[in-house]
Amino acid sequence: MESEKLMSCFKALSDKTRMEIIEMLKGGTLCACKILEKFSLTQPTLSYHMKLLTDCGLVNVEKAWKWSYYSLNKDMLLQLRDFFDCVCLTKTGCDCN
Amino acid sequence: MESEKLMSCFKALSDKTRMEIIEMLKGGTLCACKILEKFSLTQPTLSYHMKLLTDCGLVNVEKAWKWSYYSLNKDMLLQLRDFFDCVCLTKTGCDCN
DNA sequence: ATATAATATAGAAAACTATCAATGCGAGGC
DNA sequence: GCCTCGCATTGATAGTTTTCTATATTATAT
Repeated sequence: MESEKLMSCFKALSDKTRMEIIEMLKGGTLCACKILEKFSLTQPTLSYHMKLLTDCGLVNVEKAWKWSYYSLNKDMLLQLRDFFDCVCLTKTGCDCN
Repeated sequence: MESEKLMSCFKALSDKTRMEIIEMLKGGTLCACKILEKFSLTQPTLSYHMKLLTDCGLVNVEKAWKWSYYSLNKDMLLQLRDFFDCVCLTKTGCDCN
């Protein structure tokens, strides 16, 4: 994966609010209003965080009716796991280079 | 691992310079002056980045003679990998909670 | 067409981050 | 003692991020 993409994911994960959102989504798909309930943030602020999470690919969004449903993009999460696997390999190298 | 620690690691990884330092350290231990050679940054700026990387635990530092030797903390990197493993698990839960 | 409901966007303010130049610190060498 | 070398810290500044209020958008219902 390109480094830019990785970094945008790490940036997304470096915020308390967004980490909590990720934790919430571990339990399954949620719509924005359900997520909003758990925070003392305004709706536009949550919308901003959700945009960061979806733009970097960590979270999927599906719009239906008037709701936006958010879920984890496990494919991306697995790629992030692979990044750490790769970094942990010894000097013999890996295919991330 | 506590969320605070995780977040400080992700923050450290969300910067281009620091990601490049991590890549460099995949090749093994390096002293600050060797790392500095590869960047067009001033020495204080590199020192600032190294401090972020060591404070969050991603990088180890060992001081000897007048040099500081930096290396990856693979233990921490494996914990980060485990975080993603955990997030990818299904609703049945995991021991990260 | 107008109203309503859920979400998104714009613009501005406050807080935080990355960078630099200048300086400080500790250990060895003269 | 004083100098040098590698690195850390300080203080200032420019750029970025987070948050808010206000407004827009989109889809449906009346």
